[in-house]
Amino acid sequence: MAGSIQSLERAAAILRLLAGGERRLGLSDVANALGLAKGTAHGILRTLQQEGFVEQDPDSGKYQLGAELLRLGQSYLDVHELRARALVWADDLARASGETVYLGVLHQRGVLIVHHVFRPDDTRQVLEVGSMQPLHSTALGKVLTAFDPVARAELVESEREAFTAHTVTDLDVIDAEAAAIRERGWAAAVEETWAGVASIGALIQDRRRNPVGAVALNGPVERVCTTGPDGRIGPVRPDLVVSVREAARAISRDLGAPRF
Amino acid sequence: MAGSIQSLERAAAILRLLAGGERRLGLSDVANALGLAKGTAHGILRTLQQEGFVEQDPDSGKYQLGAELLRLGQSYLDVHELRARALVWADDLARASGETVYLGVLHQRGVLIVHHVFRPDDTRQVLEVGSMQPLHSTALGKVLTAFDPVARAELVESEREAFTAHTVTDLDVIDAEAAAIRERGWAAAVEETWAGVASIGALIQDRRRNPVGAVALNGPVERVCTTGPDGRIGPVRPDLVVSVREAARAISRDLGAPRF
DNA sequence: AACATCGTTCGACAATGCCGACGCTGCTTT
DNA sequence: AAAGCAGCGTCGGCATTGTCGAACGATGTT
Repeated sequence: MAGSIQSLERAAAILRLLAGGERRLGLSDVANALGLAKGTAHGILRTLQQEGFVEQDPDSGKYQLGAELLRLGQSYLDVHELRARALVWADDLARASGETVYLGVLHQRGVLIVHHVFRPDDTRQVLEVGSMQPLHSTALGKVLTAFDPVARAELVESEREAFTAHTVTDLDVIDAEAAAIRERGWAAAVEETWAGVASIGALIQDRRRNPVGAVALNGPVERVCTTGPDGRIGPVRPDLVVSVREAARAISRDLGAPRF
Repeated sequence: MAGSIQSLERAAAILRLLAGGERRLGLSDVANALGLAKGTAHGILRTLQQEGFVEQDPDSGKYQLGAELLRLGQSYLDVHELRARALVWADDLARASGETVYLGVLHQRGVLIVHHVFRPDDTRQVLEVGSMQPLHSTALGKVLTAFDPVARAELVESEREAFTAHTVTDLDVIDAEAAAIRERGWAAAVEETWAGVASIGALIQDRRRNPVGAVALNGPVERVCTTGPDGRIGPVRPDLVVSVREAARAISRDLGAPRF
């Protein structure tokens, strides 16, 4: 694995730093954080600025991400085949279920949301496209870790934060559940990331049956889960599971996956 | 302006090529298009891939944009101050007017949409955030060219396609209208880009009164424009103009612009 | 089966980007 | 006010680093 272009690696590190860090960063901040000489960091930043990947506040001289990234990110979505095929089915799933639908792909140590259909009511919602969700505590993530060895490897490396009392962080428990997920073909996460929210997810495969992403339905536990006679929250509703699995199958078929 | 990092410039060119080109491109396509040796192009692509900026189809070996761009693009939005301040006001404007609202900033030779509020009805709409609109034939673009000298300079360089019979492409006419726009403080574009669609836009300024963006309302001419007694389409509705200008003023004030 | 094409690897050369020290400007301090 | 202090930007020498072109192996085409 020889020969990575140094200046490119550093430029990428700078972009990630700007993306993660607070608001804007000065030249010295950047140089310090990455252990570069100021002159070096400046050269990279100047080029990035010239190309539109970073912008510089005229007053303070501080740097932040540039607009070109937004444009390219949009282009990524335009080209994304999985997303294109899934648009209609995700929409149908949201309409039929009345809940939010996410479409995600594995990216580094998390699930990148590439499509988001709003819950079909009028409440205000924030578009999550482009944001990341954890691997260990969401339906999307669980599906991917269960079926994609790469995802499982990334999960091992990640830190598995406990978001709620229901979050499972123990690797053995996660692996056991992954086996069950492979068996039955779908995953659920009830209040494991956000309190009061449950999600159901299923796998999307391409024409060679490789896992390429997952589709999931998100909603309040009161609607997504069954309630026992004692009023307790039970497992997720079987009819919603069927809907999600059908959507996943339909998208996979659109991608050329064999018909089973 | 000495000292731009060559490999970075080339990497940026490759990304733009992948963003503009059709679907996926092979290594030779990329190398040819940019006049690079195959080995050189490969080195850059390998690094870009390692960093997540491009992905490679395992079968065909062809390259396409990578997911990291989507994530960074999202981060750009998160950091964007103008957008953050404008969210509420844009929402109000859409609700009050019942029409689509765009928020745009100058980027290269066009207007980059950084926020998009759907028309508040249930029809299916495509999110335009991250896409570009022309400078010469939209309300957003006209506002920016009228108030931002940089935008006007970019306009001169751009090619000004005639999208409809109403599109104005002559520079003198555009300049004359720009003067009028500066005078009255708002711009309109009626069927100049899309047939049947009219838009009204106004300028957003920062604390030092620099033009930093524009907000516009988009809708069908039947609703956005007045109709004369003979049923002909007239100028845009004055009440909508007032709403748009008030929204722009409110956002500018949030950014720290003086209160007039 | 021979050919063409494509992505990838490799080694040599020198161009290129890296580094550290030095201006410069704007702001706070004494 | 003068001095000090950060902060960004620039410059030139050095060697590291990226570039180039040719050759390789795999794939699929004629």
